[in-house]
Amino acid sequence: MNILAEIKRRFSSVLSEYADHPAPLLDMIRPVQDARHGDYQANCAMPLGKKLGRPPRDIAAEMVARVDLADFCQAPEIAGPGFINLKISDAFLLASLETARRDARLGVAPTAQPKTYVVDFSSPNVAKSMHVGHIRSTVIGDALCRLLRFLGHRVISDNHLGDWGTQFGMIIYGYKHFRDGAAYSTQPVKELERLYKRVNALLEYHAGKAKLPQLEQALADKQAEHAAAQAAPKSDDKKQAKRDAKHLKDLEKSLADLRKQREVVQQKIAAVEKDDALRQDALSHPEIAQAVLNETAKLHAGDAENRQLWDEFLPQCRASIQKIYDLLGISFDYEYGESFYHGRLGQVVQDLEKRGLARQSDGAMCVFLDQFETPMIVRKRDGAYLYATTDLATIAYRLEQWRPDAILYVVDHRQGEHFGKLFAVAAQMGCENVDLQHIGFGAVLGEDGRPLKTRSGENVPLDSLIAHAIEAAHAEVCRIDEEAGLLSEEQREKVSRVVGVAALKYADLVQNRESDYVFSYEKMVALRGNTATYMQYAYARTQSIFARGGIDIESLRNSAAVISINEPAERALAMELLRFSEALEECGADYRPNHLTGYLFELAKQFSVFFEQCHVLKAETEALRDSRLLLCDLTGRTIRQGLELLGIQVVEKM
RNA sequence: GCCCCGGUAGCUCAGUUGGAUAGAGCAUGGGAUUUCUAAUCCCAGGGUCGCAGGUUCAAGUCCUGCCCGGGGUGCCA
Repeated sequence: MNILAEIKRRFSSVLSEYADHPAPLLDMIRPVQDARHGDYQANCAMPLGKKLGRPPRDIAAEMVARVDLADFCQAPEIAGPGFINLKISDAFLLASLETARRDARLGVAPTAQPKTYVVDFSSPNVAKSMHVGHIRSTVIGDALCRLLRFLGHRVISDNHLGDWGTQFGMIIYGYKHFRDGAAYSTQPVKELERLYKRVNALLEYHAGKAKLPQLEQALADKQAEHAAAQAAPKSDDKKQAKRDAKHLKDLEKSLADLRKQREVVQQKIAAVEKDDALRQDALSHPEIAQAVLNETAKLHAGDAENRQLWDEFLPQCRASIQKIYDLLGISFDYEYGESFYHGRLGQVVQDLEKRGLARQSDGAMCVFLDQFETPMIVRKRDGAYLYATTDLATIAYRLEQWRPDAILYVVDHRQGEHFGKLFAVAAQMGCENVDLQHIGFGAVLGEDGRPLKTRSGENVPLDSLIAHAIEAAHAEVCRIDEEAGLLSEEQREKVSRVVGVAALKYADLVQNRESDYVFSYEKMVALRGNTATYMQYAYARTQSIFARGGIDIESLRNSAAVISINEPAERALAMELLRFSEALEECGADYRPNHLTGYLFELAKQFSVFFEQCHVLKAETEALRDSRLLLCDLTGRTIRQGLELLGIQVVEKM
């Protein structure tokens, strides 16, 4: 049961006698921030006091007299300017624990208003290997699906694969010109990856060659501008002087920027030039950029040979991505990639035109929107469609196919403007009944505060990130188990895999998704503090008690044994256990899994205190021992369930 | 230029949409172990919540201005 919801329910009839719209007042009932004030607090007397011109404490007293809470709260206390402090009675606590203990859902009722959600997440380009840029969408999206499903909603997960763009033109071109037949027949995916990289290197080489003179020129211009600004006499006007100083600083920044750009371009050029084979390829394929576009265009136009190659490559590329999903334990209900919508794009543009929403501008088909300075382009000058077009077609299909109440896009927050435009256009096309939500998230940064890269400046591949995490976990598991000697080598490896992947996922989920976060191997290696490991450890300790005591916990759970509360640590643990459903609801309300990580950390901490202070197996009486065993059982199940909703597993021993 | 996001302890970050004395982890210092798993627990120090105004019973939270950082900004996704 959700205690908070119940308290609100009790208050609602009383509050409606004080205000026409009690909803905002009800929202002022919440868990206390400081345990000294009880368990829950109602803060509505203060604003009412102001509104009614009466002392808030009087109003609080009046409300307390009228609200019926006797069956589950101790006598409410009025404190400070008019806070109403509530403390849940032990009798009620115990009754709730009894319900939860026998319930597979731990007392969490499914929502009374189930909705249908489509969750769009992960969405990698299949031609490239997945890298650190995909981890947040994948991990957060998966957790949201699990959470919403558990809350009782219908959830459809859809991996909107990038399986149709230029990257396939690149592979096709590479296959036609550079393939190693033997390598392809034995290790096709590896060979395709090599071809992609080779073509990419050549593209970057030529682009760099073309861009370098412009860069040099821009750099020279900027330098001149900077010199002039520096030489200019200081203005007497204070404001002007300040503006000049800022201008100078901006110039320095863009100079540094340009230098960095030049360095990157030079590196790409050097990479090709220092490799004889690559240099030869670069010389004999001067028009590769156009050629790749042509291959892409041919594929899109239905060219038989390219289409056949695509049919051949796609499953292999997809299979290599699957390895990552398998490691992470992630799956999807549907995978309608970009290619799926290819045939529908023309219709989308026609529709927009027919409705008078889109018009030609500089040769491109554009939708202009009042709220945005730049238009949404749905067809390029050269006739090609863009991802905005695909996204519109995708919305139309999803509405038709699943009639969702909401579509969640778990995508990097830098694409906020794109989604702003997309949703605005969708609304104009008559999609008012669906709640379109961009679930944005921040960047993964390295310890230098810049986006995480390898030493050579590449995106960090996801498989190496996972391997690192598991390796780090393995080192830690071995170090700790050296003394304890609980685990066989096989078990150590299993534990390392579970703990390593959990550490990686948790590091992402514990963060408020909207902010950037600094990724640190060191922190992950530590596996201490607010980490998944801490929760997994707490879980293992619950199971270890059962094993040590030779307890058949399932039969105890269904026996007549009862839970009792004697020590403060028991009460704190019990109270925390009953807040599970509140935490889940918070996650569902703003699509932020970090509410749940925070809850689980609190729960695990309370359990650790309980574990220290309340010996289970050596309890004074059998009844007390059974009661504590049941508390351990509920704690273990809640941790396991909570972690599962985050896509994280537990182990029985670690 | 315009738009969006951020600035909270030495570091990494929470802060339940305006509530009581601003929290956690790490790091630092001290303490607890014949252990139901010490991957643990307890205690301590550490803050101009970027700056300045405003709104009100109450502001880290809302409004205005400014400073600093990041991101986006018509034919990539």
